[in-house]
Amino acid sequence: MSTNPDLLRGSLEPIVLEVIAGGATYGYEIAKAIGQASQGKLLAQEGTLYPALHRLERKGWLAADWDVSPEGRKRKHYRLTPLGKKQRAALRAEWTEFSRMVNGVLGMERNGWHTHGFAWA
Amino acid sequence: MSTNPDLLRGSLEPIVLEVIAGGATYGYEIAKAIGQASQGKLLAQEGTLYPALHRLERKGWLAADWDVSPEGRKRKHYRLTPLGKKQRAALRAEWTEFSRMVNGVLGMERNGWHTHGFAWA
DNA sequence: CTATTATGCCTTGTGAAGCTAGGTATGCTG
DNA sequence: CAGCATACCTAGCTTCACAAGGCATAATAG
Repeated sequence: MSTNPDLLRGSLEPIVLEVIAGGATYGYEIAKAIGQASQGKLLAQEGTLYPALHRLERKGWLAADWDVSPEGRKRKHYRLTPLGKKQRAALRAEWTEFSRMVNGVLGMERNGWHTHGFAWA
Repeated sequence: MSTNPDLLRGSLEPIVLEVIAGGATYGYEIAKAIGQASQGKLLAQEGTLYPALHRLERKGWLAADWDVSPEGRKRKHYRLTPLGKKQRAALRAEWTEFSRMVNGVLGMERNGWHTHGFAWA
């Protein structure tokens, strides 16, 4: 069942932007890409992805065109807008800083790893 | 104003457990500890921390006793229960895996860092 | 021919939880 | 006395992942 759903909040959008930047263009493909890249640990639910795509489109970070697959199925292809590209970089940076902070507090970088005696004590 | 609030969802609880394991015992001190350990980037709001502490207490991960500071102010001292200690380890592991996943998707570990040509393409 | 699976899009309702913006009370300091 | 730090708390808002569906077509299996 993947991980704690709450962890995904705040990281889904950078993930989606990144996957689209990486070449995935339509919802179904984006979902698969995320699933594969994370062994199904991040986002399996389409009910999460589609609203997120709409949200990003509404914010002007993504633009979309309808197209038809070779088999004749309708697909909505997304692409990063210029603003979306900026945001992709910004969210990457934000995630990097955030995860470093958390790792710092969780002591992931203290090589000895001791339970007591924090610097802020 | 710190980072995207949504990022904190899912990571606040491991952070709190960790800080308590590190020696902080009561709310005000825990808040300061988190603030200091993260240069104010993680959690400044007491309105976030106190409900979280109550939640963790309700889940049986924390236990609390009221005490009085040397100056005479009431303090509620928290400590990890045995279950809380287990959860601390579990949440640490969960965070580690999750952040690795996200870093993988965001391409933090690909040294070259290229915008196209993902493995899942 | 029919049933199932895969593809591909979508929505509604619910719950959880961080944030804002307060409130209360005491002690120390200017 | 005024102001700040200490120390606890709550109510209401908002956002968003999730569960659980729905709809439609194509390919495959029986």
